[in-house]
Formats: sequence, C-alpha cells, structure tokens
Amino acid sequence: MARPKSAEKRNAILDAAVATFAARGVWTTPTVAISKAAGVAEGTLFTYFATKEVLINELYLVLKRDLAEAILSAFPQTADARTKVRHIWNHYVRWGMTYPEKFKVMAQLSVSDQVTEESRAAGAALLAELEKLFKDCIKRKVIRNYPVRFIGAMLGGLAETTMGFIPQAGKSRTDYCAAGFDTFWHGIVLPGGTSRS
Amino acid sequence: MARPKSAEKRNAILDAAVATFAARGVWTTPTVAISKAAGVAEGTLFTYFATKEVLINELYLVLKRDLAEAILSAFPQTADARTKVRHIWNHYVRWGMTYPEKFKVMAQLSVSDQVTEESRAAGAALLAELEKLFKDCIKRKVIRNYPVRFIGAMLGGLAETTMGFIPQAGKSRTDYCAAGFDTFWHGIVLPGGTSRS
Amino acid sequence: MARPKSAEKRNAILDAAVATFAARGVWTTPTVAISKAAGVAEGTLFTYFATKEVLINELYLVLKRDLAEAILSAFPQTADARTKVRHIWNHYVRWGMTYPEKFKVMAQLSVSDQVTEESRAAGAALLAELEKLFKDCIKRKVIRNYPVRFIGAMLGGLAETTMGFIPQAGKSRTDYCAAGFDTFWHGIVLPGGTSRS
Amino acid sequence: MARPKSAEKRNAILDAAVATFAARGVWTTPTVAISKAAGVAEGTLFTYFATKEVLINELYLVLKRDLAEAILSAFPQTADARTKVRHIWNHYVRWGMTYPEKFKVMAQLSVSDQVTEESRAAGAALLAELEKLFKDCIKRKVIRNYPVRFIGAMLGGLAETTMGFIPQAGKSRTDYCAAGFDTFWHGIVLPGGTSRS
DNA sequence: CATGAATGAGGATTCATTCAT
DNA sequence: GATGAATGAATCCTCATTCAT
Repeated sequence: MARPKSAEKRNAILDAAVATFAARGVWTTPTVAISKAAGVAEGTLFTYFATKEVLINELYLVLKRDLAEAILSAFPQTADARTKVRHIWNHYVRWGMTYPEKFKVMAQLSVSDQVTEESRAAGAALLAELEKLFKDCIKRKVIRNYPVRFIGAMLGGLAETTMGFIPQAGKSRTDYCAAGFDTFWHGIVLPGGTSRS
Repeated sequence: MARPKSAEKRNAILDAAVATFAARGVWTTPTVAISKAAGVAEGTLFTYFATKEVLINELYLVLKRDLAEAILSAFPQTADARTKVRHIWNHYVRWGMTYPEKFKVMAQLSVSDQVTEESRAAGAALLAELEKLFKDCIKRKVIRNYPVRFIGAMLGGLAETTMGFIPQAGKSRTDYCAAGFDTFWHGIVLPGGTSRS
Repeated sequence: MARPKSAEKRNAILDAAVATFAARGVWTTPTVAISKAAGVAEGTLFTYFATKEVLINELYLVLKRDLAEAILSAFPQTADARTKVRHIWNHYVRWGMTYPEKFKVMAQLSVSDQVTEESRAAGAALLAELEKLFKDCIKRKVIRNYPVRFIGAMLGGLAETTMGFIPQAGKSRTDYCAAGFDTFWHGIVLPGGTSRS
Repeated sequence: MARPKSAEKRNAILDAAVATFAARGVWTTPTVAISKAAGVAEGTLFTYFATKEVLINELYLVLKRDLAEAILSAFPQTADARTKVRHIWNHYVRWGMTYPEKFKVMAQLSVSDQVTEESRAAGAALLAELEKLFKDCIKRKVIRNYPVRFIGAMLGGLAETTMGFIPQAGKSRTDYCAAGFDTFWHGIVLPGGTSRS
C-alpha cells in the first residue's frame, strides 16, 4: 500500500495548527503557516484534511477529546460527590493552564461558525460521563435540580473565567482555582446536602 | 477633522457590521459586505474607519458601551444588594436575548486577537460601576471577598452560558435566567448575609 | 459614479486574451498572463469578467460577432446568388487570414466544453443573415434543398479547412481560397441553376 | 525496457483517457481522474507515459490509427472511384457515430497546441492510402486537380460537420450522411467523369 | 513493477486598501 | 466627502510528477 498515511504526520499537522492558531488567530492563519510549522509540504496538509474547514472541525474534536481525557482520567469513582466534582474542576483548570494554546484555540473555535453542529454534538458526547455524575448528584439531592447539560456548561464557563485569571494570580494572592470552584459548588449545592464546603 | 461628517453613516456602518458579522462570522466577512449592507460605497467605510482592525475595535467598544448602558440604566440605587445584582443580571441576559446578533459578535470579538488590550481595558472601565457594587457588597460582608473583577467576570461568564440556553428553554421548562442567577448568587453570597435566596 | 468601467480596458483584456490564448492555448493560459498582457492588474480582470469561464464565453461571442461583421459587411444585396455566397466565403477566409490568432482561438473555443450552449446559440444567431441567404437560394432552386444550418456549417467547415492550407500555399501554387469555394459551390449548386462556375 | 510489461494496463489507461477527456474536456481532466478510471494507481500512469503530454500525443496517434483502420478496412479495391470515396466517407462518419467519445476527443486534440507537429505528421501518414486514392482519381480525371492533402482535409472537415448534425437528424428527416457526401462528391468531381451522382 | 503519499509550483479568485473621478 | 474601479499581495487548493514502501 505504498507509504501509508502516517498518524505521526497527521498529529504533527494538528499540533502545528494549535500552535499557529494560538499565535496568530484561527482566522488569520493561512494553511501554509500550519504546514510549514508541521514540517510538511503545503499540499500534504490537504492529503490529511480535505479542506481547512475539515481541519478545523477535526481539531475541535481532537481538543475536546484531549480535554475529556484530562478531566476523566484518574476519576475517583468511589469518592463523595464534592470530591468528584472538584476532580473535574481541577483537571479542567489544570488542562487549560498546562496547555494554554489548546485552551485559547478552543475558545476561538467554540464561537466559530466554521465548527459544525455535528462536531459540536460529537464534542458534547465526550462529556457524557460528566453529565452522568451530575445526574447522580441530583438524584441523591446533593445539588439543585437543573438540567445536567446546563450545569456542565456553567462549570465550563466558570472554569474558563477562572483560567483567564490564574496567570495574573501573583498580583492578588487569590487562589483563583479554589475561589472559582467554591463559587460553582456553593452555586449548585443543596443546603443540608452530604457534602462539606 | 477627527470625525468625518455623518454620524448617521458611521452608525449605519457599525450596525451593518454587527448584522453581517453575526451572519457570516467576524473573520469571514469582507469589508465590502459591510459597506453594502450599510448602503455606502466600499471606500466610504474607510473614511470612517481607517482599517478593518480599527472598525473591529471601535465596534467592540460600541457594543460594550451598549451593554453597559443596558445593565446600568434604571439601576435601583436604593435597593438591597441582591436586588441590585439581580438587576445587573437580568439586564445583561435581556440585552443578550434582545440583541442576539450583538451578543454573538461580542462573543467572537472577546476571544479575538484583533481586539487590542487597550480596547479591552476601555471596555472593562465601562463596568466600573458594577465593580463598585461588588466592592460595597464585600465591605458589608454580603458576599465573599474575591477580587471584584473576578466576580464580575464570573457573572459575565455565567450570564453568557445562561443566554446560550434560553433559546432552547421551551423544551425543558427550566427558567434558565433564574437558575443561572441563583447559581451565581449562592456561589458568591456569604451565609448569614442580609439577603434571602 | 467614480471611475466608470472603461470599455477600453475591457477590450484590452479581450484582445490580450486572444493574443495569449493563441500563443499558449486557451487552457494552459493563466489569467495572470492575460491581465499582464492587457496591462491591467490581476484583480482588474475580475472586475470585468467574474470568472475565467465568463471571460471565455464573452470572448467567444465577441469573436463570433467580429466574424459576422466581417462576413456581412459590404454585402452585395443585389448581386446574383453565387456572388453573394462568394462574398461570404471570401470575407470568411480573409477574416481568418487577417486575424490568425482570432481564428485559432475560435477553433479551440468551438470544441471546448466551457463554452455554454447559450453562448453557442447566441453566436449562431449572428449568422441568421447567412441562413436567410441560403433559404432564398433554395427557394429559387439555385442550390440543393438541405437544412440551411447544415449548409452554413459546411461552409464554415470547408472555409476553416481552407484557411489551414493557405499559409502553405506558396509551395503548391494552389489558390486554396478559390479551390475551397469551388468545391463548396459545386457541392451545393443545383445543375441547371442560374449561376456560372 | 522501452515498454513496460502490461499492454493491457496501457490500453486501460488510453481507454480511460478517452472516456474522461470526453466527459470533462482534455484540459480540465487531471491525470488522477484517468488513472482512477483506468483502475490503476496514480503513479502507474507515469510508468506507461512519461508525462501527460506524452500520453496526449500517444492517444492522438492511437485514435488516428483507430480511425484509419476503420476507414480502410474492407476497402473495395476494385470498385469505381465514387464507391471507393463513399466507402471512406461512410466509415469515417460511422466511426464518429459509433465512438462519439473518440470523435469528441479527436476534435479537441486536433486544435491543441500540445499535440506536436511530429504526431500530426505521423497521424497524417496513416491516411496515405487515402491520398493515393485521390491521386489516382485525379490522374484518371475523375476529380478536380487539387492537392490530395487538401482534398483529404476537406473530406475530413465535411465529415466532421456532418457528424455534428446526425444526432439531431430526427427533427429534420434529412439523411445528413448522404447529403454531406453528395456535397463533397459534387464538390470535387469533374463534370463528365465516370461517376454518377 | 505497482502503489499512493509527498511535494511545491502554479492557478483562480478574494479582499483590504488606494485613488481617480 | 462619496463613489467604486484599480490594485496586487495573499489565500486556499489543485495537480503533474516523484519516490518511499
């Protein structure tokens, strides 16, 4: 089968896309900048991704998958609810801080019209585990009874806000990660529930 | 000759920019689409805004100003803290629902590299009033002692998440506006404060 | 109305298209070669012709019109049938010999898939006069009763064949123009008709 | 190693070239479309034909050979002149109607700059037999004394015009094949010759 | 020899901006 | 100042050809 398409090269392109998109903005980065950063020829990019739009959608999913993995890995299945949610939160924030470029690109892609509904749905599906967690919490009256997708979105929104502040944390000595989580947790927890603050 | 004659034309361009940016995406909209939508000639746009980047930054500020006005108008100066914050929240969400195009464009501009730090700072300044409110709440031990800018950002993040859900509210019968606010308020309020839930 | 679109520039582009198409082939000529030859900027070509395909179709019509004019100008309305047909023939051949580039380009466009049926129909309409002539000849029993469009096409085909030989005429001393016409005329004339050979 | 192994594969490529060229136009068909249609790999095409240009020239010759074979097969060596010419004519037209794709491709190749003089000369040589026939006719005063190559070209031109009309024959009930031949024959025959109309 | 991934020059078209009218 | 034609760099993508497997 001649030279098989190399996953390595495909990843190089995706990685390069993250780097260049973060540096120059998703919409102002030409495909040639990506291929150059990936160390492949201009045309090679198109043997792996038919169009720039396809690349963008695939990248969106790759990032979502990366994030989902980060959040759900080492998940403390047996811990109490608050610990579980805190685990999610911590890994979310840590992911954003560890990969600020991925985080920045995700933010741009999230509001982009180029990311199709299909891609968004596929991305959301990756966080089904998270929604299961909230569903369970609701059933056990630990947190308020809101649609789990809404709760997940609020967690995401707050976490992203939080990540935006952490780089400047030095100035104010605030532990933004903890503050953000507390806000979220107090926001959704039911008074008299099993969890401590 | 800082400002050319027709403020009317200038506004037409800004309005057209909102409409076309919302419809086609900020980065995929050519200037000619804006000028056409505004009913002016291609070149005219550039007598009001030296470059596309200038237009984008001005638009960002115009939207921020619009939002600030919406939030702070009819502000209940004498009400209790919770009522005041709720007023902010309600008007924020209402603004987003009333002008979904403005909201969408704001979301894209917020993550854009084209919007300068200067513009962002100027935009933030418009919400100084809001920060004053939170500062006062903190002093009076109504809410937790977090940096006021962080609190404001969390409000913004949650409100935006909320707005994203309202259009689908029909399905779940959830009052997302109330749910979002409650989450925020419980998140920041100090137990034993003056405010009721 | 600012700078109005100049017919002069439009013609320069069409002329340049003929020259470059003839020199390099219709399909192997990049648009930039045309614009350069026309002395206009790359983009200017596209303000006059939306796409290369449009340019090609317009060029086809311009050439057809040019040919029709050449053929029908100074048409001897009162002459006998043979003289009239000979006039057509002579001017057809002369056109091809005077503008070998136009002739060559026409030949390529005629077999091209890019020239739409619409363009072809419009081109054919220009030669309606010619068909009227043949119709009249038929009615007056001067020539054989074939569909006039077929007769016209045969004239065209033979004339083109003839033009292809004229450049080499020096070698054989043959008067190809006369030989071609005689072949055509003997081919269609009815024996015993009014016309001499 | 002038010729690679599989003549079968070589033919598959040539056949595929005819089909795709006819469908999409010689100049707008990429080589990959041909190889795909031929059921071979992209690169394989280039082991049989060094470049696209070579393929085109070889194809030109193959088609000419095919046509020559069609015309000259079953040639009535002992018949009278008119019958012989009619045989040529009939088989020419029949070939074009039987293989419209080949016909269409030939038409495009004939006006192409990519087909070299060498190829054209080689193609013309295949019709030497035809020219011998005309030479003989001239010697025997059956037809007019024009250069035989010119006569052959006129036959070709008229036959091609004729083929263009046959598909629409239904409408006019004209027997274009006969009409075309008659025009040609009357065009070249000498009055008082041995042949009947 | 067959395969199809890799290459990168080239091509049609777009678009922010300038400038003649 | 308003207009919109003119500009040409920049962009996405194609495609003939090469070459590793």
